[in-house]
Amino acid sequence: MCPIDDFDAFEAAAQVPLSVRAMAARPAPYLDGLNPAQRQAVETLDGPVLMLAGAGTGKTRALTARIAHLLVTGKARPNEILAVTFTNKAAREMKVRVGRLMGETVEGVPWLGTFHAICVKLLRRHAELVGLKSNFTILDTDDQIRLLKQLIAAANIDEKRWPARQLAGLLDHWKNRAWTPEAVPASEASGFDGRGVKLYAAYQERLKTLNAADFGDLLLHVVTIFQAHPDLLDQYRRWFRYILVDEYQDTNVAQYLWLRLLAGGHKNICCVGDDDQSIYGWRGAEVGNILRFEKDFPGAVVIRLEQNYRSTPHILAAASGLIAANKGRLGKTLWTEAEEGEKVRLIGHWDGEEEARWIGEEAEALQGGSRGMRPFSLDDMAILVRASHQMRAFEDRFLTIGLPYRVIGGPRFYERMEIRDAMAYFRLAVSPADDLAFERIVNTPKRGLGDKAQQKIQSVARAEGVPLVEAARRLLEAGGLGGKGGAELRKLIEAIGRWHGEVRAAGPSVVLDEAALIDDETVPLGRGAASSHVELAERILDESGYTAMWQADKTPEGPGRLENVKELVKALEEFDNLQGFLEHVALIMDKDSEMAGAKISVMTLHAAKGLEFPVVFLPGWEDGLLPSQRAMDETGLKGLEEERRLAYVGLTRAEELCTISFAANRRVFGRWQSQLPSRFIDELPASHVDVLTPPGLCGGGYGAAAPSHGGGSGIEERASRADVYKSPGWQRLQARSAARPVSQPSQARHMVIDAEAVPAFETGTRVFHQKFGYGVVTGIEGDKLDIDFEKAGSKKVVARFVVAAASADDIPF
DNA sequence: GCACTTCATGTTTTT
DNA sequence: CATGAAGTGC
Repeated sequence: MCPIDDFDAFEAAAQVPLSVRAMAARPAPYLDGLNPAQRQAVETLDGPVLMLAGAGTGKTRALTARIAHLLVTGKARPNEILAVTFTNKAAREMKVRVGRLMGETVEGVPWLGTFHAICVKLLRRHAELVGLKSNFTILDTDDQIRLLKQLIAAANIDEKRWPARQLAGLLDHWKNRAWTPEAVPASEASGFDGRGVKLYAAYQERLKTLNAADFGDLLLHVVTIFQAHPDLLDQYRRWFRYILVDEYQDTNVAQYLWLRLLAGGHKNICCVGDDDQSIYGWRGAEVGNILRFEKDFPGAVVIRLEQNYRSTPHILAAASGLIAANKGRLGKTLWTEAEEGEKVRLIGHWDGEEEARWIGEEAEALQGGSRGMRPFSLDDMAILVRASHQMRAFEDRFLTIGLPYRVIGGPRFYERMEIRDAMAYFRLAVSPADDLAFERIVNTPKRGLGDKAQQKIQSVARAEGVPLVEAARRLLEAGGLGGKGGAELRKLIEAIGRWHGEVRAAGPSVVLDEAALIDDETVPLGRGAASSHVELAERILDESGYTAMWQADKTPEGPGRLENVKELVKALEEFDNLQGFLEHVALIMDKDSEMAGAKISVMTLHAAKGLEFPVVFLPGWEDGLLPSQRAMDETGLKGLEEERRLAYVGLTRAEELCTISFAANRRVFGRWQSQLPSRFIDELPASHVDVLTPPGLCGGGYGAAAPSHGGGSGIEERASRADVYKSPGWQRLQARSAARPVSQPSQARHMVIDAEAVPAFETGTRVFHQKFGYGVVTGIEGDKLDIDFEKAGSKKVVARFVVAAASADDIPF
């Protein structure tokens, strides 16, 4: 494991000499090539600093250099620096870059992580102050919903009218504002039939008895602790002498309070952000935090990074023109010295499928260097969508033509049912008192334990105040459950006890010395039993019958699920014990299994923040989709502006080539719906946009109608939506809309990428496809097969994406 | 208790 | 459309 990941290790390094002479003696290499603004941001170490860093202006570089500078000048030891990011991705990136910058010259590493990761660390030490034990479990949304459902039912509330999901959203909203149940203002308490606050209190009580915390609690509890224990806060203020915050525009009230508490003494806080990239308002982020910074920290130095090192002037100008429509910005003027490059391209399509087809072909063409551009690797390309359901059209298309792609932040690995089931077994092995885990798997696989049996266990647990596993044991002892279910339950309970015994034998669980805040901490590792936990995990899944359950499964997903479980076990190898693994998974829900080979990336705009790609496709710029209807309905102008910032984030991800597209028709809820091009398209400065003619539409394209009266005046002319409508291309689309039925057989040609021998198939062969499941070959045409899938219907698929299948149940595990 | 049906419901975005 | 919840028959 990367040493930077190990918080405990650098706490142990607290005694490193204050100044690191080896580095201080050399000229500081990390300052080379910084522009004056960046340099100022690096060298202004003391006091509050606000770094307003536009997209692509090298803020991460400045931030990492600043850390280096703190260390080299001897202002701080590594472990006296607290660097907070918003996402795991950002934290990872920063760790890598700090590591690269500092090399091996410095022992120990800063506290670098997401708000949540750092809060867990703190909360584990002081859990008892909020009524938890230090080994509390972190609930994921699924557990949370199940718990809330129980509470709603217990309160005799109609779950149809007041769904648990809605309550979860409400609690999240409150926790983001750092409101404990008592602190929820009366004006807000009317939500959820007026019983929200009561349920909130009940929920918190329940969490305490379960020894669990949800995501919001991680922050909320720490803030509560700091507020109630000034002495403790004081220790941490002395401990974290320099604080750095990335993506400050995304902080919510709880995070803001947390920061203000910690920075309250020395005020050595440096916040980096860009109000134009604030896209998490729906999650409680307060742009106000960044706008208010100078008030909160009087005398703050404000530094603007405005030189852009990422995009071409056309892309930059298009983005700037778009974002200029937002009101109440702090305002920045990005500029660049880059070569002019291509204009932003705009293209309209008949429907979503055609859009996917076109982008697929374009991606293939760009690899060969089309339009006089340099050749791009698929790794250089990204498709950024507004909502994750848009990704499906691309997946389907790319699977069909065999274009390698990678979905980032899609349906996440750790959220899959089979993974969560397996994790529940592991959780039980680590702590048998984990009731939520127990509930999840008592009857998975089927053990003949239905509602009735489970209710019996529940009532024993409630009556005697013991965890479910213990309650089940007592119930069996009392002979309260007979038959097949009883026998199965006994087997399960015994197995859990056995597994737990092995976990304990393998290594002592985390021992926390509550008194030692800053002192060395023994790093608890089950080293002695290096790989035994992997073996144990395999055995747990075996003995529980969980593996067998999927092996016996006949659905097309069965083998894939087995595969996922296998991967989960493999991921275990990188950890020293089960506990460590569970902790990791609770906080880092994404799994980056980087397979070899170039792939085009598909992700949401939110997931793309902080990333950059030479080639970017921005599909689905349609009213209702990119300015999302829901965002506008819920928060009106505020929502629209956030959508515009989202569009801005998309544009500014592109380095060299950016292509916006929209479709006239799209399937929404399974129904075909005609779409209007996004109003944001109107707002793009026309002189930086190239309107392309869609494939199959000969003659004047959209551009033909776009006016181009000489634009010498300060005001840019716009590629107006009305003009687009008048264009022959659009009218042709309209005409086709009437003439053509919904779907059209694909006529698209594509290059054959793969010349290697493809296993031969004949018609009638039963095959398996990763995504479409099982099917039978009905036709062969070159390297493409017509396959009639059992679940997915008939499709044309490239042969190398398919394997011959004997039968569903002989996939080995 | 379980497997099978129908029915409604909803699609942002994430730690 | 696709998932989940409620209802039905064994």
